[in-house]
Amino acid sequence: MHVSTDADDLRALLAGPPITYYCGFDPTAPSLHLGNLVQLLLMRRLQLAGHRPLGLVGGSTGLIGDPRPTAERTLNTRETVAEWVGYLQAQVSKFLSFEGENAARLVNNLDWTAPLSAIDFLRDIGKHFRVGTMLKKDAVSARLNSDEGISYTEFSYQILQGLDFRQLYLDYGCVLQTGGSDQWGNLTSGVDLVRRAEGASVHAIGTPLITNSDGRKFGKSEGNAVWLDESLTSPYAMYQFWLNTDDADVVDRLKVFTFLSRAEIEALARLVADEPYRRTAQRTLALEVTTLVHGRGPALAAIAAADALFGQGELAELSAETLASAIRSLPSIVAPGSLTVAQALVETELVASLGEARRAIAQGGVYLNNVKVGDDEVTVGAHALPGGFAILRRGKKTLAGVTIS
RNA sequence: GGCAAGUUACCCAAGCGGCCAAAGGGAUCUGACUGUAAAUCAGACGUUUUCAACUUCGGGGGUUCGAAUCCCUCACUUGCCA
Repeated sequence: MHVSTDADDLRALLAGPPITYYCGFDPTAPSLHLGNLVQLLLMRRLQLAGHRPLGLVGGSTGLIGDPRPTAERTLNTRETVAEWVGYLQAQVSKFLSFEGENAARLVNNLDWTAPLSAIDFLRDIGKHFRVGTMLKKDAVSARLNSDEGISYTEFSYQILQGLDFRQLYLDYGCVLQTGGSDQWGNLTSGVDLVRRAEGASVHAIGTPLITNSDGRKFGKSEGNAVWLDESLTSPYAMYQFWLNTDDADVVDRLKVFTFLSRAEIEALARLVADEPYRRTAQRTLALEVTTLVHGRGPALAAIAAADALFGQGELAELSAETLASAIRSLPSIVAPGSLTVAQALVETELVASLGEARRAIAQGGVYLNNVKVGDDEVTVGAHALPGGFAILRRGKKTLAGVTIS
């Protein structure tokens, strides 16, 4: 937690009696992803500290789209956005408690934005915004300086988000907004609006962007986002993602993504230094985060599956039951035994095309039941495992299951 | 509204009539080495059953034996002028 509007003021506020705070999530996809997890956990930490969370899902801001530095967004239909709002609300709810003194509350900015007429918007809200200030926001100026430009729609985004803060201030006495530092311009837009329109001083916390030590983007596995929805990213995949965390990053991740105590994290940090090959820190991290997102049961199942599938042992020696449960945590298909490995790779989406499947096999990167596949004529039924299963592997750690019909 | 420049594969970016499925870089994938790590080295990277064929260079139309490359037109973007 780095940036803030008035650090001392805020510190005093957080140490005092419970305050109400909010954090918003825009429905730009059917699920939140790991990047959002930072925010969800921050909300949870603040709630644990006794403060009252407002979880906002942006039914209206999602229709507009906040300006990305690179390119204009494609608008989604109202129906799609409304559907996604539902999904995100469910996800946000999982991280908050709706019981007790400081019970959380879900809000949707469409509720107060939709009834607003263009005239009211321009007269009541627009007057508080200076174009010069708006132009200086990083998100906007980056786009203005690019050859992409920016539409009026996205330019206006910051006003809508500012409007949210004011509304929540008025309705719930909300005095703090949290968000990623890439949202800083939008956060301050709300702080400014509340000061101008209501003469009140409210705060914003921006969390630093999570980056990998090698400069690659955090939260992407094989170039794809790691989603919180288990149908988009399985608990198994989630566990694997964290297990593969760099030594250089793992301690930092533990601090941000787990609720372990300082002492526990320091102990793990020593283990990284002393016996990195055990990857105790990575295992702990993977278990902790997978549990936070999916719950204890699925997290343990992911570990069991990994042990079964990754172990040096013979897959054929595993029981049909173990295999069945391991396969449940993998992307899998049901197919006849006569299906070739190459086709199976395509159907399980381990590769994008048949050509790519052949290439992978030719490169020696494909395994059927832990045995390297020599040519693309091999069928998945060739060496079926107990229970009529087959495990496909691409490279070292991308797996899929086949149930032979 | 006028003038100019631009729109190339996941991203950036060359190419300006045949030698272009299209240079280069990044991202990604695979192999070797390892700890299911990093770094490094090697290979792959439009689709399909191959050295063979097919579909691509903003959309549509045209010139040509032949076009990503020339012409027309539409759309979008940027800059300057109004």
